[in-house]
Amino acid sequence: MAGINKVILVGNLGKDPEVRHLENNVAVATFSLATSESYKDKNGQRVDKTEWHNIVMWRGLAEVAEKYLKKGQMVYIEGKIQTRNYQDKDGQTKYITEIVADQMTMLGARPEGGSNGDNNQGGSNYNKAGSSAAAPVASNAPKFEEEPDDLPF
Amino acid sequence: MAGINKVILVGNLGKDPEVRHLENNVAVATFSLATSESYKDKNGQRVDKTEWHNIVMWRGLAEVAEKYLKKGQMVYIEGKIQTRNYQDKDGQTKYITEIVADQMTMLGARPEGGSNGDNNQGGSNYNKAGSSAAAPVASNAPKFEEEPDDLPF
Amino acid sequence: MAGINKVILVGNLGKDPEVRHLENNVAVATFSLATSESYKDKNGQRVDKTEWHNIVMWRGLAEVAEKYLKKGQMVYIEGKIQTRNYQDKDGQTKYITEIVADQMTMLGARPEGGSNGDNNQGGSNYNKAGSSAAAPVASNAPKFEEEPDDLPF
Amino acid sequence: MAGINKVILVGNLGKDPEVRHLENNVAVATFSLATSESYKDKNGQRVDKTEWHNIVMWRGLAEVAEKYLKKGQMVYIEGKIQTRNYQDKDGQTKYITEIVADQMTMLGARPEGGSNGDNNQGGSNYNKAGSSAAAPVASNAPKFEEEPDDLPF
DNA sequence: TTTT
DNA sequence: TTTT
Repeated sequence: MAGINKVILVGNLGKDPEVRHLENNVAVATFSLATSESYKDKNGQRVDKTEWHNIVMWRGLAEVAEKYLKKGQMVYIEGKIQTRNYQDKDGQTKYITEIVADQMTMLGARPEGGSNGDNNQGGSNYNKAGSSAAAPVASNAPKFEEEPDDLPF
Repeated sequence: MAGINKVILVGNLGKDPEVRHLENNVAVATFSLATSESYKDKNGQRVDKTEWHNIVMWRGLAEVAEKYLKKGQMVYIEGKIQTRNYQDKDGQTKYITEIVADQMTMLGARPEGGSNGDNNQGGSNYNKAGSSAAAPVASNAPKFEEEPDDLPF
Repeated sequence: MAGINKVILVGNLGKDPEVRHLENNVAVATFSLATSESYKDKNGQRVDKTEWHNIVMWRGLAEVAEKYLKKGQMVYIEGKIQTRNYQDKDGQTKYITEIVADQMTMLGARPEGGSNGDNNQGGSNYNKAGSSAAAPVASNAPKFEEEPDDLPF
Repeated sequence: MAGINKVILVGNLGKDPEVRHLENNVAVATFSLATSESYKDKNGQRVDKTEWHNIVMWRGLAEVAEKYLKKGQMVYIEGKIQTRNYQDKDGQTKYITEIVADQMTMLGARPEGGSNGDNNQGGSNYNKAGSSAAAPVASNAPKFEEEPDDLPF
């Protein structure tokens, strides 16, 4: 019964997150994340290969994504792999594998300007965002510090 | 260009691995791995949820899988997520997400008997396997020890 | 400001955990964990090497450790590296590096007999423990399930 | 005997790496890496906490460090925890815990200017470095691509 | 669809 | 000793 299902990704958002708010007020953010890898093939040619991941964030993490994540942003993501199936419009069963994130940290410079078609007057606003969002964010985290000052060991 | 795509799983094999040897003598092993999770739902009911992962191993790691891995065995696996597409028999494009393993460690007791329909007289043989397979195995690893005896720092 | 500090260990407890309860009713568990590695040296000799880690658990996780973890038990642990310093009895500054765990999963068979010198009258008790402790345990986790039934994407 | 000892860090170099070349021509690089964490304490005050890690790299990875890593650079590092002891000048046994890296990826912008006291005429040179160093680098990796073109499954 |  |  014991099991571990853990994914660690560092990559860039392909687009701004899509965020929905369910009836019960729960937020869900989805976006795709590119992890690029560069290696030499058998002929010594450098090859770039990009893998795209479907990321899903819930609740607080989704709200952080909505506020701070933009197309191009580099992030560290931790989560688990999950495969769902659904019926497509032709009644065919389709499978989709997603990474349900439970931790996210913004890395590196934020992308300039934000997404295409975005009026984004919020540039200055955006800077405020960036400065506070550098801390890791966990999905359900009552993040007070755990350790008392005096260690008894 | 920078990217990290890392998966860490601890789970049990759903079946014995299927191993194929390509023309160029390269071995490929595939199997599915269950990672089980147990949590309490909103009503306080304990729920068990199992996620199945498609594992792919290449070359040396595939050969180790062929020799030592059996249905039920608990393993630690490290690798990366990869999504391929192919045309199914109706010409439909299908996507499949797999974990391409690059490290594997056998954990815990070996399953008894091996797979169903297996004549498996090799019980004693199996013990030899188990005892040596406890070390981690990497896919292309020239595993000599790296560190000289005298550390200059 | 961005940073990731993550440790993943699978190993066996060297002893039963030591658990203390601070004045403020906070529990702290400490124990050492062995992670063993087996490799071939330059002469092709198999060498076993064991690394010992100082594990620290707080609050709920410490209480789980107190109840369920025993010398010899195999566990998966996730946490972060932390180095503290303190003055030893001679006034010398000493440094100690510890793994502050935030997730733990019991793996494999529970050890027989329990701790040293223990004749283990608690065997039956112990089985109850083992059966429920197979789920992962997180340090501050309000572990209700996050996902609503209808996925809007 | 089975064990996993894995560390994943994302942080910034506190100084340029120190690199030594042993008699047998093996390179060793050492540096300290800061992983910073930002959280709210019980009073709601934002607190920044930095953990310093002693990183050790061997052989090819050390040579990459020597060429490309500079004070301030953000890197992803994967490796294992190792504790050594040695006698200090007073004959006291001291323990030091280090992270022996086996993978490294440079993340984000390279720091400007390079190391302290360095007037860094090598700026353009540096750019060449940065552009090729974005790929992940493993310690003993014969990095040819593993997968043949036709997948038999 | 990202990034360097 | 780093970074934002």
